[in-house]
Parts: sequence; C-alpha cells; structure tokens
Amino acid sequence: MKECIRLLKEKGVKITAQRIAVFELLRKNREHLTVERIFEEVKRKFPAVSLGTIYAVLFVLRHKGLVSEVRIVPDKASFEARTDVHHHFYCTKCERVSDIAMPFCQTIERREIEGNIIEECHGYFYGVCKQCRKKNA
Amino acid sequence: MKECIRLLKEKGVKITAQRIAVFELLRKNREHLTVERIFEEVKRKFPAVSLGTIYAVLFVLRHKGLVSEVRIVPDKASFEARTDVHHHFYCTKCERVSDIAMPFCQTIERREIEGNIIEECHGYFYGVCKQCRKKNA
DNA sequence: CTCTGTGCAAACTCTTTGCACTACC
DNA sequence: GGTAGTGCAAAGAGTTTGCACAGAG
Repeated sequence: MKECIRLLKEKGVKITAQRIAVFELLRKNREHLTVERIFEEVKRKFPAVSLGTIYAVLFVLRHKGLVSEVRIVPDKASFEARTDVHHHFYCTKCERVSDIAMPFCQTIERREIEGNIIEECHGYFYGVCKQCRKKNA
Repeated sequence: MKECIRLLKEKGVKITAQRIAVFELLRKNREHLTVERIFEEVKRKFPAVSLGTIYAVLFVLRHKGLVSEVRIVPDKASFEARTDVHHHFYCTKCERVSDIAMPFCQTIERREIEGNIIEECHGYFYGVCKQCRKKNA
C-alpha cells in the first residue's frame, strides 16, 4: 500500500482511492487479471466504482509504465504489474494464461530489428499446456 | 485463380465465388489486409457480398490453414495468405504493419516450451519504423 | 479554490448470430 | 434435390466518450 502510493507519486500520478485499489490489486496478484475481474475485485472495496473508471485508471497506469496490457485473448484485455519483457502462453484446453520466461533472441534485446526501433514487444503462444497434456495421456 | 481453386479443393472447402475472391485477393496482395479492406475489395467484384460472409469465409480459410490472422492492432483483425511462422512490426507513427523475418530462438522452433506444446505463435513488435526514423532525423 | 478524476449512461466498433433465400455438388 | 453458403439485419461484447458532480492538491 505504502509502496504503491510511493510508486504512483514517483510517476506523478494523482493519488485516488480507486487508483491505489487497482494498482495494489495487480501488484498483489501474480496472475493476469481481466478488466472484468479487476472491476469485480475493486467493487468489493468500493461498491460505487464504475467500469469506466477502471478503464481510465488502467490507461493512466499503463502509460506511466506501471502496469502492462496482455491481449493474448484478442478481444479481452488483461493487465499485470510486471513490466519487464516476458511472454505469454495460452492453453486452448483450460484457457489459462501463463508466463513464458524465455526471452526472444538477442536481436530483440538490442531493441532494434531491421532498422526499426522497438518500443514494445509481445510474444503470444497458443497450444496445450503441460497439465492438460498429462490429463489426456 | 486455378491455383486458388485447387488449394481450396485440396482442403475440402466447397467452392463459391466469394471464397475464391477472398482467397485470391489475399494471395495476390502481399500486405496484411483488414477485414474492412477485404470487404471493400470483394465488393468491387461482387457488390452484393455481405460483411457477414467475409467473416464466414475468413473463418473457414483460417481453420483450413490457408490464411492466417494478424492482430497486431488489438481490435482490428487483418489476414494474410502466408502461413509460415513469421512475426509483425507495427509502426506507431505511420501505422503500417510489416513482416519481421527474424525467427524466435530455437526453443520455439522445436514447438515446445517448458512442457507446453505450441500450436501457434505470434510475435508482435511496436515502435518506429526505419522510414519514420529518417523523416524525424 | 481549481482542476482532474469519478460515476453513470449512452454511443461506438468490431464481430457474431438467426433466418430466409440461393446455389454448389 | 439436399445441404451448406450467402445476404441482411439485429444482437452482443468490450471499450470509449460526454457530462455533471465529487474530491485531491
């Protein structure tokens, strides 16, 4: 909580209860939370919060580099507090998203490919996860 | 045209004028075409075609492995006839999408990461392209 | 006190769905 | 001729927008 506020202030984000709630939720949860889920969780603490506010807060946090968006399911945004470069795996059986530790090759680490500057990159992998493989075997 | 029909038949896709039109368009164009753009182009030949049909045709072609979907712009699907593994770069200045030849590292090529089977993977890179860098310099 | 953030509801965009008609095979 | 594809229109989901009120600095 204190840490959250400190980080927000550091980035020049005006402090509000809703912003703290969203940011803290993402920092405490290791998972990737959908907007819907964030909305539900925050509502438990602030029943009057609106979905529009959740989107607004996420927009600010994202643009300040405090959270990042994961769109492995194309039309359903998720967010997470991790901002280091890493990638995602989506299991088409159990529909769970997991992190992939593996980095892209070195070219990417240099933040430049074929003369283009890379500011952001996402690796999305789709398939069947370890657990689901075992079940079917 | 002949080639398109042959490929469609090979995959057991029922031949219709609309399907040929969409598939041929994607095969002739090297670019990634948005659904909207595909709709407009096909309409030039078949003014009565409906957007719903475009989506239906793309669904079939995609599931038969004849075209692939690119969702580098989250809420706007594009399609292309290439089906080999490659990745995409989106320039935030000129909003153009280009192909990235670079493969992921070998782990990916093996089609398996951390015990998970990979059936599909997309690398999406965002930044400023070569051309736009030159302009601003 | 001022200005930005919030809550609410309506609007918007992309995509999917249902149904009657059409046309491949 | 039978079954699957098409056209049309309406519905649906996720997200954005506009405005009046509330609260942070």
